[in-house]
Amino acid sequence: MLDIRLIREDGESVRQAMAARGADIDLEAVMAADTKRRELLAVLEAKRAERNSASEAIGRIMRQVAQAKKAGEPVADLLAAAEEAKVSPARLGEEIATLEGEVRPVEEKLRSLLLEIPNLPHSSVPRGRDETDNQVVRVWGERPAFDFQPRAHWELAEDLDIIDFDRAAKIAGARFALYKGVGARLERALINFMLDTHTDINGYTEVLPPVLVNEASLTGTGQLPKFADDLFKCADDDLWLIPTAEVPVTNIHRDEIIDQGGLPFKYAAYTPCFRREAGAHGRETRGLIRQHQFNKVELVKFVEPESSYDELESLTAEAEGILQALGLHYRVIALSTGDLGFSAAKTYDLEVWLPSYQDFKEISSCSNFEDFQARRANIRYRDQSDKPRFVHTLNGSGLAIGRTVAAIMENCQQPDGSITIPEALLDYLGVESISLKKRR
RNA sequence: GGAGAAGUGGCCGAGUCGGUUGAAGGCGCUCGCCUGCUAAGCGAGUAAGGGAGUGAAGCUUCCUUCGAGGGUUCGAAUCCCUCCUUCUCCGCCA
Repeated sequence: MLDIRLIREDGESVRQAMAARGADIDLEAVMAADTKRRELLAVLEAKRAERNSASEAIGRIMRQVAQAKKAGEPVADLLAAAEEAKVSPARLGEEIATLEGEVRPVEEKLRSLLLEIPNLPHSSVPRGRDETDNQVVRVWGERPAFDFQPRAHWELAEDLDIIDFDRAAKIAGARFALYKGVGARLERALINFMLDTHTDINGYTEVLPPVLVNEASLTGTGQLPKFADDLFKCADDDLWLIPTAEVPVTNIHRDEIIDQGGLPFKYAAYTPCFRREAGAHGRETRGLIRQHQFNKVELVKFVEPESSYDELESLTAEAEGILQALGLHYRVIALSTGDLGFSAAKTYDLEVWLPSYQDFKEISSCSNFEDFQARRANIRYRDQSDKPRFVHTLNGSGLAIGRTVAAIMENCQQPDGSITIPEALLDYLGVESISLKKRR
């Protein structure tokens, strides 16, 4: 959520930011609602002040009545005065109720408008219309050279009998996977490897959060109200399946004021993630790339505003560290203003090389949300002068597990159809290679 | 799921039969005084959000907030209703 005062006082720069995103936002309606709200509030609060002082006057009389009773004095006159004093505040009360009835819809309108406005892109974000304007920041490693025809991970997985897509479809439907044997173990090994790296080496605190969350949490991180169609909902219970651990982990500190000097907080969380993928029919239907359910290790930071862009760089580097340890060729992309997610001020995508696509494919997305989520979720900290300020939140995948499995299988495949496991995983997986012989 | 109890400021905790209680008291914290150091002591201060006044900082003032929402009333932390959460007991379950 943007600060209404920014829109009020510098509407032009907000307008330009929305144009850079290609977002069609009716700022006039926002400002009109804001003005209307303040006008009504001024009148309403004056009436309330008047009524409050009138009520206090009655309170004073009633205390006199109590004293007089105690002293055995007559109270008839005082009670008559109290009755008379009730007339004015009673009338004001009706006017106040009417005004409150007018203010409420205006405030609701203003809030709903504000919730649908995306974040302002940071000045360092490349300007552009869409993903074609994204910029390659750096490239790590090299494409594996195959002296044979490399195969797609879904073919390898079937031959090696480590992922069963057909039976997953029987159990749940399209876009689900049934990992099996050493395939399931590889998934688990990657989760453990990533969590251990981020906690033991990078200093994150591991958390294991709920994967069902309420509406307030999803509003806090920005998925609601606008992107309800992307989520699975448990309609009978007002609970939603998380699309990413970002949601429960960022909401750990919702409605909190963090003590002075308490920041930064760094959390690493493994969770399954659930996405409806509405509108993605026919795209990437084979293999592990686009699933309704997938595993992910997520990194989330709560930091002071002054350091958030340094923290974005280190967060990105920590996600990259996983790819480097696994020896996977990847590149870092700076998303353009037109491709930026709703809540993000700046995003780096990490894209891993996938031979079956003959292209790079997103495997991690690292974003600084500045105070956009903090304002929605009301997450504050006390700065050096002890004043509450909104924190900056960041998160990034570190990494998406399913896509990492796909990348390892495809990039590390051998002519005989076996997979050579990256050294970093040996202690976690216990085997150097996944081959047909290992099956059964 | 059933029965009972409770939800107050950073924390603990008091709020009488509704009336200067935005809220006693304590702890914590901040500043000052005192003090070889530390500790103790003394004094003052210490919620958040919103509106208006000022260009900002600061300050002044008004409004809102005692789990959430609604109701009664001139007036509610205090009374009534609904919901949420926590605790205890029972049931059930991994």
